Amino acid sequence: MPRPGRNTYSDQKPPYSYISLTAMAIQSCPEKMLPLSEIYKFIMDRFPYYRENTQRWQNSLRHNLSFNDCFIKIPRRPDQPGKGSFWALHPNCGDMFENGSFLRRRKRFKVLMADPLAPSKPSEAAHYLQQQHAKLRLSALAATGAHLPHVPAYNLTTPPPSTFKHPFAIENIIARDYKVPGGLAFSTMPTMSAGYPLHSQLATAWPHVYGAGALESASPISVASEYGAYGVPIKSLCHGAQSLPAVPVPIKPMPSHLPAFLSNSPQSLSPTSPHTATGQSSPANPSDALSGPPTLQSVAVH
DNA sequence: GTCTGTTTACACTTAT
DNA sequence: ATAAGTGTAAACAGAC
Repeated sequence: MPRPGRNTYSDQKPPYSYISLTAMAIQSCPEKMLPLSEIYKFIMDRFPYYRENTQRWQNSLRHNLSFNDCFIKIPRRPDQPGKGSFWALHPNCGDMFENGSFLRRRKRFKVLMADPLAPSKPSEAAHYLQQQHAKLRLSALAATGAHLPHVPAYNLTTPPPSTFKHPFAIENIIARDYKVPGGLAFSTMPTMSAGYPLHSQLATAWPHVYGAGALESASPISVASEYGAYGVPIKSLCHGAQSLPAVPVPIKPMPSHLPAFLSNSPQSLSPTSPHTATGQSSPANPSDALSGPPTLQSVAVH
C-alpha cells in the first residue's frame, strides 16, 4: 500500500464521516456554532472532494444534522437575520470517537438524562449552552474587570461548548500543528498545554500527528501563539489550567468558574472571519495532516 | 425558486 | 449473525 502523501485526499473522499466533518467545522469556529452554509463552506474549502456533487453530500450532511442528537440547532435571534439556524455540538457528545476512528464512531450519541446537570433535549442543550456562556462571561468580567469584547452577530447568544476538553473532541483532532499562512508552526493542542495526556488511540489513528515524539515534544502554548487550527484563536480552545483526566470520560458540562474561552480576541469572532476560508493551501487542512494514517487508509475507500 | 430542515427508506460496512 | 453506524436518495414542508 503506497503511503499517502500530502494532499492525498485532495481528490479522494476524506476518511471522515459527515459527522466528523460537521463537527470539525463547528469546532473550528470560535463560537462553536455555524450556520449550514458555513459548514458547507468549511468542508468545501478544506476537502476538494466535496466541491463536486454538492447536492448529494449536502443532502447527506443535512440528514446527519437532523438525525444525530449530537448536533443541536440554535435558532437565530430576531436581530440575526439570515437563512437557517446555527448548528452546534451537543455538550455531552465529546466521546463519540473514542475508538480512534473518525470515519465511524464507537456508538451513536444519544441524549440521556444520566447527568442531572446535562441537557437532554436539543432545545435544552442550546439553552444550556447559552446559560453557560452567560455565566462564563459574567465570571470573566468579574474576575478581570475588563470589558467584554464586542461580539458581533450570532456570537452573543451562543456559547462555545466549552466542555470539549476531551482528547477526542474535534477541536483536538483538528488543532495540531497548525501553520499560519506565514509559515510559523504552532503546537495547538490546548489540552496538552493543560497537562492533558493524549489518549493512545489518537496516536494509533494518526501516528504522524500524535506519535510518541509529537507527544513528548508537546509543549505549552506559546504566548505568541494566538491562533490555532484554521485560525481559531488558541485562547478560544483553551480551557484554563484545569487538571483533566488521562482516561477519556463522558464530557460533563464545565463548571461556570472556567472563563478561559472568554478571552477570545474580538476580531476573531466574526462569523465570516477568514478562518473558514484559509483554503486548501493551508497546511492546517486536516487532509494535509493525514500524510499516512495506517488505521484510516483501509476505511478511506467508499 | 432556492435553501433549510425533517423524515423515511434502503444498502452497505463495521463492531459486537 | 445481528445490531449499530453510515451514506445516499427522495419526498415534503417551511422560511427566505
